[in-house]
Amino acid sequence: MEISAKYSPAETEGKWYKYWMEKGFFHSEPDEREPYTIVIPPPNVTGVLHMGHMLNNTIQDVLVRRARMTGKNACWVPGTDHASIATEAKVVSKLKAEGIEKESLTRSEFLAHAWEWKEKHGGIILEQLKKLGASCDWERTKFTMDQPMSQAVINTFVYYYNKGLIYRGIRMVNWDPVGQTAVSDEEVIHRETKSKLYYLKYYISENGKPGSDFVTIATTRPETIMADTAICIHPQDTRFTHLQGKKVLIPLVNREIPIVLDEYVSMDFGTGCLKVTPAHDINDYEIGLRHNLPVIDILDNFARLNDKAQILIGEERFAARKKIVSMLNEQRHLVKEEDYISQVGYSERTDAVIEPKLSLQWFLKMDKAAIPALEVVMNNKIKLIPEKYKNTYRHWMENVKDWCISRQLWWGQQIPAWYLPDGKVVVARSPEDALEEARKIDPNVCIDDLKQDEDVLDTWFSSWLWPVSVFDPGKPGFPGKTPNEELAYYYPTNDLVTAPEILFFWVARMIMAGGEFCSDVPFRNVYLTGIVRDKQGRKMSKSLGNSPDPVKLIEEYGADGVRVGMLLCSSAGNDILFDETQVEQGRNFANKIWNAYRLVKGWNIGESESQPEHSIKAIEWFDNLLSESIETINDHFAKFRLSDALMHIYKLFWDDFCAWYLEIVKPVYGGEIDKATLESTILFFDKLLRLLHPFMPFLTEELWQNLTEREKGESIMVSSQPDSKSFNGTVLEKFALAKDAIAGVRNIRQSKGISPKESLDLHVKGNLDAGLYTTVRKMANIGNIYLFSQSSDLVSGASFMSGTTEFFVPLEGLTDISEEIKKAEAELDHLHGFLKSVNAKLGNEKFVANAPGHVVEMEKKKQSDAQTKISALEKLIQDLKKQ
RNA sequence: GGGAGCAUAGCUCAGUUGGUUUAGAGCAUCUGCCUUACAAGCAGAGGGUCGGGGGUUCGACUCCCUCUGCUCCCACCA
Repeated sequence: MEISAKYSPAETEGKWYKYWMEKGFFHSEPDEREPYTIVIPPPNVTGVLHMGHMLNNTIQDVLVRRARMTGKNACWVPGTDHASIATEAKVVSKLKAEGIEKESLTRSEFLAHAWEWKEKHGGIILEQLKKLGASCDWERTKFTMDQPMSQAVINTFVYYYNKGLIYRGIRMVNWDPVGQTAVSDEEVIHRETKSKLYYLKYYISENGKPGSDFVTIATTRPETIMADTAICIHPQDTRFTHLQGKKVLIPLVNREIPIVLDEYVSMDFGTGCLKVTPAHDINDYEIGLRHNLPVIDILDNFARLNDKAQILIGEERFAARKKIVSMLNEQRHLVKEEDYISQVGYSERTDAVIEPKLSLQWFLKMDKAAIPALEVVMNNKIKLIPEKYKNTYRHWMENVKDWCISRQLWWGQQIPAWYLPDGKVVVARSPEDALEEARKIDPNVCIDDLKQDEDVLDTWFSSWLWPVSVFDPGKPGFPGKTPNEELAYYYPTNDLVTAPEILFFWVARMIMAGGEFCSDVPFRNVYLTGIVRDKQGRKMSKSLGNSPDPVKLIEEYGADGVRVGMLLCSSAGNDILFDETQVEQGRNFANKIWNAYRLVKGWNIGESESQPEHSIKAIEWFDNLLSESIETINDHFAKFRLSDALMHIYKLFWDDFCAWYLEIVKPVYGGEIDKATLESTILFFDKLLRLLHPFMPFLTEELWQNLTEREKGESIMVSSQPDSKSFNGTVLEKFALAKDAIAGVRNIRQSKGISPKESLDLHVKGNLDAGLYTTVRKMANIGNIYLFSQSSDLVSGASFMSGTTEFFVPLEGLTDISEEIKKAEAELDHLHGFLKSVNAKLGNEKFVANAPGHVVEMEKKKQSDAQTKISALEKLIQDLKKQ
């Protein structure tokens, strides 16, 4: 059978994914085995796969596949997040493109459009994950707005409300006057913006009339002076002591406002006088709270001045700014203006300048919940990987603020609060329950009198329940309730793989909800991936256009190649600088494995062939090496060092298995292989494929299926990880020396321009295992191997050393003796330097007295080895010089 | 402004409670090879004194201080 010289992933990937699905290998049901559970960080339902997802989900799949192969009942729960802001924005802009304004629709009409959109675009990302090979239990796919999941959110709200932890309060939100919505802090982009700092005169009031004295304030927003409710100075500022207790008049409108004292003011910025505008600046709002100042909001939702401004009513804020500056100038209130650069917030979606706006929002108290959630991380009940994030986590948890859980949107779980005609509020799980509650307040009220709160809940308010509600949506909100079988079995989950930037938004809150409703942590380990950046270190983003399309990458390089490429360069918590050459490396590796398979499959057994000594030795060596490697790999996995584990297997396969093992046991062209060697080789190959499977699921399945006869329905993904046996270090050391001998001869060939086809002899003085002679002969094309005791016995040739073993290759007439001498002298120099440093240590009494015994022993061994080598080299140089 | 982290070969990174040869890997580079598994390959080689300075120690890439540069988080001074 002819096998192609290149591996073509496209032909195999779809086939095996279908096979795995058909056999139900991804599906998990509770049973007597130990569970291994991961819940996916749910991507936005209408999102598409980006490089961050690729990395994140590759890591999860590696962990899940490995767990499945170590006897665990592995369950990876997939799903999507309704992502209220992002999804609603997409639906709004889609409708706009069709000429439909959101404002013209009722809530239910809009939601119908949104669901339609979700049905059409939702889940694309999950299909893309399948291309990557993700072994999710698709039968368990969840969506945060599935009815039971949504009910869990409502139940949770009611639970916390009844506990007195949810309240309504005024808060400054980021208002997007173009998008007509509040946006979260994460959706505000701060950019340095050129503006002006205006210095304005406020006259001191004398019985409501401007006096002769005045204060000068500096502001970037003169159009908001009509909303001023105080002037603020620092209590220790002696320049203004005489003004304490006085009042000033706002220019143009002549409203009288007090001068208040607050340490918030910096004495050395601007003029040291600050105008306080509580409605339009968060800091001013807080000053206002401290001094009981009124709040005057002079802007409408489109950021136009309203009638409270008294002047310039109806003008848009920036137009108003221009006009008011000239008005102030005319009336001689403008002292001067300066160019000024400040950080201004812009809406990520509309690029409008964000307007801080006061509004009534729902909050969840966080201080109490934060305490146990901090503790479980600090005491390692939940481990953060890498550990450095513990600091960041603690910092946030110790300064936790109440959580604003309401959003002025329609797409999401509507807040289950109903208002009575008199404004009183009831909170309940359903309209019926709400009516019942309402009647306790007012027996005459009927359902039509109740008006439900317009806002929806923050998306994180549903995702924080995710590890609980995917198994038992009836549990959140009911801490005392017995968990269902699924939750009891799968919770706590094992590992969570996510990005550090949502450590607080999501991870911390899951820990709180899990603790509250299940009295246990939601997961044991949190593996934090880095951000995928481009070669220049820039974050990958649509607007920069520097993000490759993951699906195209998979088509071009194969899913296995992409997985390997991403993983090779990604240690936990470090950003990864993505470069397509890494994916190329992954593809090349897949091809290497493919070709190793081609080689082995091409071998025919010669029944009469006896097993050559070099094959016996190679098998013994590789068997020991494999055991040692498995131990190393297990250790890497135990510490979540996935890229180290992969790199170890990479080298084990490419260097040790292909370049050494296969080359040694390979029969001469046209020859046949003995049965024992072929069987061992196939067994090694099988083990290597199983080690590789979590990283390269498709290729390993393809080869594993064909390596030997398999039972129908078998699969590498439900086989097992190879076990390590105890290994013999001496075998490995002896082989290492033989490898050095071979490399030494090859080096001589290269530097002297001797063809590999020309047979050479080798003289050895030292410990080269006689059992490995045939190996050296075959691999270095050596005719005879001789032992020698005196280098003076040898004439023209080249020499090298490995450890304390000396090697000599006779080369008649080919050698430039002076060059040999030069080489030996350079090495001698190096050894002298080395010996000097060792001697210095051993000559230091304090070292000998204080260093542990084994360290001193080691140094002594180094010393004697170096001395042996030096004398050998000196002898060699002497002999060479005689010629 | 506050806090955290990082700085090791051209690039991306290891270096596991300071002590196995005066630092390792992969990629890239250079040299020689189309050798019948693989040029997406084979064989060989070169390359860093661990950001600068100081300190602790018998011993520092590893611990402490300091300077420089970069990154992130938080607050963003009217």
